[in-house]
Amino acid sequence: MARESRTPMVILGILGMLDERPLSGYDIKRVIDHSVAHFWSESFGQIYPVLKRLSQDKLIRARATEGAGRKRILYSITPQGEKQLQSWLAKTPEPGKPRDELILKLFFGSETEVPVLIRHLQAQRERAHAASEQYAEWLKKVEIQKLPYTPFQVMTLRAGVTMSAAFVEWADESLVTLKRMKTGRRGAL
Amino acid sequence: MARESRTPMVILGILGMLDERPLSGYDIKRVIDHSVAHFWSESFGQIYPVLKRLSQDKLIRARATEGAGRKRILYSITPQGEKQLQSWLAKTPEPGKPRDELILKLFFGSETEVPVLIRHLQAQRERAHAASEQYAEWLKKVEIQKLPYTPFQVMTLRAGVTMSAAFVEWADESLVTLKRMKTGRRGAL
DNA sequence: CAGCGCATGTAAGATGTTACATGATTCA
DNA sequence: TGAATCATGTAACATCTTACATGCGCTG
Repeated sequence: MARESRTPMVILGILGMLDERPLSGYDIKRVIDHSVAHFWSESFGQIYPVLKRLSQDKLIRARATEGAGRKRILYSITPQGEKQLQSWLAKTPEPGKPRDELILKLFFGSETEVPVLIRHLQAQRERAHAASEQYAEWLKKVEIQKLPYTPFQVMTLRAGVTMSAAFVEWADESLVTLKRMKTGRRGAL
Repeated sequence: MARESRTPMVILGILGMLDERPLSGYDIKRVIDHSVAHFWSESFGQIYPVLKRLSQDKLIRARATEGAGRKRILYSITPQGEKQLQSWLAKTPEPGKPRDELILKLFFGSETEVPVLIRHLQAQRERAHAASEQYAEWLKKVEIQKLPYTPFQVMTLRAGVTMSAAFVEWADESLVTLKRMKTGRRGAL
């Protein structure tokens, strides 16, 4: 029995927070990509089957849109679903095994040339920097009430800012070291 | 075709760096757990089959220990293996989809009670703090030459320090906010 | 001699990704 | 009318974890 899947819980969570209006599988994917993308992701190949299973288990309720317009299946959470979600939220989250490819490649750095490492690090630094700015922008929008975030969601935003800023800081420092090594004489430290 | 597995590369990487002395599967697992544990992990159920496959592909060479003592199979990297490793190292690492269960639960925070969130966050904060100290200790040992780290490995150590310190910082800040919410009146911000 | 760490593996099953298939609607 | 987006799904496949099975050697 592998680890318990968290995909159903993400779906329940999203449906739980927005229980006013039901969402389609496509919507759910969009919500994930737009709001939790930086620390979570799901694929359609995962979402649709899980949606079906959750529906069978009565944790969510499915309703096909009727009348004209696009045909979609809209899902909303049931009381049982809420209960399930809450019991999952109460469990202490396991700090899932991290797998950071960049750090790994850096760790094996002596098996390549320094410019390669610089390239990798630079690219990720840029990515993190962009992420950091994105978070900051969202935070600003929240402050002027343009985004309806809960205080908890604001915290996750702050986490994003803090962590990516830290990464950028470390990357810049490391890039200096790497460039010094590249230009020659002695890999200081 | 799912993502290319990095397990073989981790093995090649470890064998590549320590090419003086060959390692057993058990050794490799130990090395992973002791040196890259904080940003990578592998299980035996993964290591042994991959070892067999790599051996068939001539990327590593297997030799059974002879004579008395424990029977082990020792692996070392081949020139082809080195080449493979280097070509993998040269590829830009994809920033693999992050999946952070703690942040996710926090994001859905309005679906639980605040004390639950405090418990989760506190636990992870402690873990991160311990990790941070562990890194710092290793760094110190490296400085007084008690650990033979390459400058690249030192960088990964610094990454560990920076990132976990940042996490602790954010966690402490967030804990204050959460506790203020718990004790009542207005969830500031 | 019992128990622990060493040591190698297999089997089952869940998790997850990618690619494909299909079709409707909207907009330029 | 053609492209992009909406929308739902399936199939194939790889990945990875957990649990189990097995046995040796060392140490108290």
